[in-house]
Amino acid sequence: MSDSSPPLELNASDRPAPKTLVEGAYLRLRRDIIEGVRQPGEKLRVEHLKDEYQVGAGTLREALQLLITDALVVAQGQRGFRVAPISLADFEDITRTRVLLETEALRQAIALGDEAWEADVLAAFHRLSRAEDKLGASNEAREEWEHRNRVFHEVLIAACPSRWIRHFQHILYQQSERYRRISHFHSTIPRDVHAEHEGLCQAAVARDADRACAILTDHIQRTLESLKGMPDDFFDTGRQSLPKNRRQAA
Amino acid sequence: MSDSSPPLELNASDRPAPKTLVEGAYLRLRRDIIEGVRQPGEKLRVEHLKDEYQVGAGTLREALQLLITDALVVAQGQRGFRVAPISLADFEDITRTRVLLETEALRQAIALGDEAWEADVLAAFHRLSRAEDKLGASNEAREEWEHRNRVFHEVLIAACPSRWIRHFQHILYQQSERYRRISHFHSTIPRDVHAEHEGLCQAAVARDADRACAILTDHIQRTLESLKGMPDDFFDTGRQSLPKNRRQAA
DNA sequence: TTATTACGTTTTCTCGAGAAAAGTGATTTC
DNA sequence: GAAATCACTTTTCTCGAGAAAACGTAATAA
Repeated sequence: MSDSSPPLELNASDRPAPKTLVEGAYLRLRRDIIEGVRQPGEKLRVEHLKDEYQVGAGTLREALQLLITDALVVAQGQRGFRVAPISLADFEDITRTRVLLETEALRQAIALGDEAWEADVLAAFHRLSRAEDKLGASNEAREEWEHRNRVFHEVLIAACPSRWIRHFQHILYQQSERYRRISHFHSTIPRDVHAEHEGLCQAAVARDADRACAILTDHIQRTLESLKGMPDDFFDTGRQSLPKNRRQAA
Repeated sequence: MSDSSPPLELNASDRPAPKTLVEGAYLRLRRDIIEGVRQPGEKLRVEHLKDEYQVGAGTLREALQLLITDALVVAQGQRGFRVAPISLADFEDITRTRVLLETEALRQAIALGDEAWEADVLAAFHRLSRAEDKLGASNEAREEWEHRNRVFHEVLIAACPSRWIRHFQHILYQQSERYRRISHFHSTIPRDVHAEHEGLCQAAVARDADRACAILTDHIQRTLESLKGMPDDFFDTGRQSLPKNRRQAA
């Protein structure tokens, strides 16, 4: 539970204007990592980054510590920080765990959500659909779609009363998004994501938990499938700034 | 996930000697929070704590940021840090989520664990049993028991291949431990925990997943039950350092 | 009395410089 | 030629002081 507050990290819809420089650097850095600007495994040198993000060294260090919360950055003893590496095995793990948590959350949301929740789901789906139309053109359009996609998935399980499940879901979604974005440059435009979202939306408001969960599971796993078609050396991107190429087992 | 390394935060058995002052302060502070030395909701003033833990202000701030990872500390905009508050609702949530994750992990561990895993489980159970004998006497004995209890639960699911489930389990276990320790001053010595552990251990090595999960679920939920018997104002401890006593609704 | 405003104090946040460690490359030795 | 040693450079880590914000108190006005 990153920051605090009862609503638990739902700063999705609007930017609440970072109250502190640390938070500002944290948000920008997180965005860059998720978008792939900072590549997996890349070394994060404080001296360089403090200039780029226009903050002091100490401030940037604190932002990096915060990013460990999201498992987007790893710290190693006295050897500085790195962008968390990626691997197919890790993404399989993320996918599985996400299905486990998100279907459970969806079940509870369907069981407990009130009419306001139904309305929110429909509204989020509508906004997402609109963003799909404008997709493909500018880069900002894609940003907007990504944002609304996240909101849609968050709203779906917003009626789930478990703060912890929602917290973990948030972390895993971020991870998924990173994989999806990084792979996006290689793959073609998504399959019929719209239909999946639509079915999910309908099943949810119809209170058909089994069907909704089935669709959701399929939806999440499809992303994994499309990533399996990546070139073999796709996950080696992070190797770029590793300690030279220490000869690997002569 | 928290620190780094493939084995994913399994620094349970031995202290790997903190490589950095930040890590040292982090570990000590975490211990104090889990043990209840720092009460829930308590204000964490950097100026005071830096003397107590003998580190600089910046260093302590970084340690606090790290503790947000474990959801043991919350930060509020420009109003400093606090020990994460507790509530019965939160503990119910923790318990539920823990059951969900830990049973799944246990199932996978039972399905995939090899003979070395079986041996580890038996060994951990044995060590835990020994610690139970010496329990009640010194405070250190209880510390040792707590430690071995954690190791036992971690080893049980160590054969689960999902790093993410284990990571989340680790966070939730810490939370549970905090609740359990805080409530320990009020409640009597545990019920027949030994029998529960024993059944769990036997079912696990016998590869009886259903029985093991049933016992585990029961085991986790019992702690919740015993906490429900706490005095009503038990969860108000955190109120101590809140913004004076702002008159609450005339 | 109650609400508002202004001031002073405390706390938090931020920054740059110094100490410690790791990494790098050249030299020496077997 | 390969391994080990040593000095040098880069990077990380740590600290204390200054700037900014929040908090608490007291005085003023309705």
